[in-house]
Amino acid sequence: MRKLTGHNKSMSQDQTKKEALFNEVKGSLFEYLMARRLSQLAGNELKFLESLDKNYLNVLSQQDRMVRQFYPEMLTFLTQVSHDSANELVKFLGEVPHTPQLRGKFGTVNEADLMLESTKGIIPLSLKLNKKNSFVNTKSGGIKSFFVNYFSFIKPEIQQDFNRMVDQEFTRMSYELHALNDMEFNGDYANWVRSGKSELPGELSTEERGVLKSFYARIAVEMHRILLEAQTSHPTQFSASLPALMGFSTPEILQLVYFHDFKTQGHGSVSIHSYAEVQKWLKAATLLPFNQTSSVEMNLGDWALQIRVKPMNKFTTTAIKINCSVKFKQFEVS
DNA sequence: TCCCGCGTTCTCTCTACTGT
DNA sequence: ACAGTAGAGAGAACGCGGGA
Repeated sequence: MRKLTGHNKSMSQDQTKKEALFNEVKGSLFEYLMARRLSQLAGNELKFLESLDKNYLNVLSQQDRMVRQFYPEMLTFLTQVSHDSANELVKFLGEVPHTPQLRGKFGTVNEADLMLESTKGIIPLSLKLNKKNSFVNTKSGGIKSFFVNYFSFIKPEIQQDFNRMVDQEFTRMSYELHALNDMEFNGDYANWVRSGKSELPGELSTEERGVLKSFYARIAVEMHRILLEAQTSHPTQFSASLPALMGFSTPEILQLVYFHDFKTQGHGSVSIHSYAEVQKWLKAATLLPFNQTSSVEMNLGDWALQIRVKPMNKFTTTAIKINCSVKFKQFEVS
């Protein structure tokens, strides 16, 4: 770990706090600015603004004030991002969509951030703001319902067995961690916490970290086995389950990703993907051999899908999440 | 009713690898 | 030897539902 002087340390903590705060508002401001820009292009901005929920406007104006005061550059950045994104979207659709509707925090639980109307019907639009070259986070589900939720053809008993295995392995990992510290594991982490040990994975020693990682790997290898078996026995249903993991829960959805690149200070690039692009590779989906990590990877032509086991903040609970992310291998040249 | 555990979403940081 | 990057890991925030 990098050594920091007292002064630098407090600076970096402040910076981290600031970043965390603004990350929170970044997404919702992007959604709003994008919808507003689209309504401008369609010539119905006033109607759009009137359609906004009072609660939403309250939250938004608070966020706006905060950003203007503490991080004014972000507003110009996000305005640029939404203008570029809107232009690319219009180019992609070949028309200006009408009546953008925000479905943010107060809308339905769906991956679509915006609902648009076009001559081809209603288009749900999912917006992402991502660092260039990184995987795009699509879904993250709880481990204890992952197969049931995303691969509904997999028998519930398989999920149940898997859950038992997760609990067992969690207990084993807990014994190992306690043994490493000459402590006794009594079914919970009360002793652990009382002795001042951290519950965050990032604060474990190298050896402890190793124990935790092999726990994740044991889960990942079992997931790999279940998925391979599912693909072999039910190839069609297996393929049909993949788009939802990749951010396409419905065939109509469009996924717009703005990739930013702070280093070169240049404009980012906009990628727009549809269900059809993913669909054409579904039959060719291949599970890569297990690689002794905490993730299972799949190849789908131009796409890579990564299914990763990760803790939910604290590792001292059996609650683990499964993180899905995708990458489109060819970047657009602009 | 209020807390806590679980699930969800999003984006950050760190590091090991790789090509020059 | 070193810089750039891909991928692994970290973690904040919040909704929801069930149990104390």
